[in-house]
Amino acid sequence: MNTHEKILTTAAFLFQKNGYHATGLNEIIKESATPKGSLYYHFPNGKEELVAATIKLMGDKIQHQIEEELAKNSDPVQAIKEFILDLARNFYEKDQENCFSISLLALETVSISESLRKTCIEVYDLWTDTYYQKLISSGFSSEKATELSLILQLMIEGAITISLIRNDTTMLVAVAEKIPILLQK
Amino acid sequence: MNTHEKILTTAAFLFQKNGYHATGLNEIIKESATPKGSLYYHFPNGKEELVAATIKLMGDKIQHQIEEELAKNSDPVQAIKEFILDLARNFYEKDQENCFSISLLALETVSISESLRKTCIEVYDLWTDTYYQKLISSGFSSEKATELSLILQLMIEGAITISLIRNDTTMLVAVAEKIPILLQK
DNA sequence: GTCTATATACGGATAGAC
DNA sequence: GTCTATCCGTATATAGAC
Repeated sequence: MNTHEKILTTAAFLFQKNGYHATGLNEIIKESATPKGSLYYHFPNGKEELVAATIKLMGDKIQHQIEEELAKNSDPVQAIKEFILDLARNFYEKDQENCFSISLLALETVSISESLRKTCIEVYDLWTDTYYQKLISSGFSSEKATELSLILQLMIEGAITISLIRNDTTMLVAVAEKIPILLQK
Repeated sequence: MNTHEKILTTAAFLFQKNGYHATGLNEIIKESATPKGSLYYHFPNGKEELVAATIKLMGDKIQHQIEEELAKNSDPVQAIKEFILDLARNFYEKDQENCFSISLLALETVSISESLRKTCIEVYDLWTDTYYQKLISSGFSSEKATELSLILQLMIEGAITISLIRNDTTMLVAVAEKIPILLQK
């Protein structure tokens, strides 16, 4: 792994876990064992450029994981339910591979800069579209799929948030159980 | 309004809007026009004691507002739907009276201290119980009411979060429309 | 209880050698 | 491209007069 990647993955992990303001550049360089000069060489515009890059990185990575999980089951109800139960199963392994939420970062960006907020919205749209495609390919109407993919996005994000705060996966499981009722045609 | 209250309400507004780490004590004392000495007189343990007090204050205030809104309609489906549509209507008036979410603060507290995280959980339990009481008093079984009040809590919190990030109330309205389907007995 | 001045540490950012 | 030393602002917190 080169310096650029090392900085990016370390930053992604820390930003996602502790948030933008709570994560210092000093912490990132220490954790990734790269000197400060390198950070500013690779990200000349400093912290804001770095966080934008990490948001995009996490967005893409998570989107691929969602896609992969949903492909495991042809029935969308079962696929999405299993996906959420899988989130619950992996919930307590908090490492660089298990980041499924940008809620904290996204809420912080609202009062940091318009440009960062837009970056987060693009990520959410990407995820929502992944649910949408699954619903469409399973015979849902375009209208229904649009509405339901937004609701799915909301419930999954919300359940992860509550689970993080409570440090307890009850809400994730409860949401998974609600999927069949929500996804009535 | 006395000094104690002035500090508390100003802090509540800023913490809720920008988060814990992004809000400096200097900003709070400037905005509330109180000297720093007074802040440390009233909150000897500094920032963490202050934020704990604001979380409790907001929790109670919002709980009373939820109670009030839900009491306006005897039918729980209609009451909760109207409550959410009301949130959407007031969404763009962001002042000290319109704070309906502690998501940002709660997510931050996860990596600040156990004690603050517990304080946030107590607030969420308070709100969830308010939905629970409404459902019980409308004839829902205890089991059903427990399950549904958690889902309601999740969806309302989630919808506010997404609305904040998108600066758009579409999700609040979409969730309001979903309430009848969710609250089937 | 109120207020100001100050201590101390850490934040992001930069300069310049290699 | 890599690394260290350093600048400067702001953060929380405190001391002590009134």
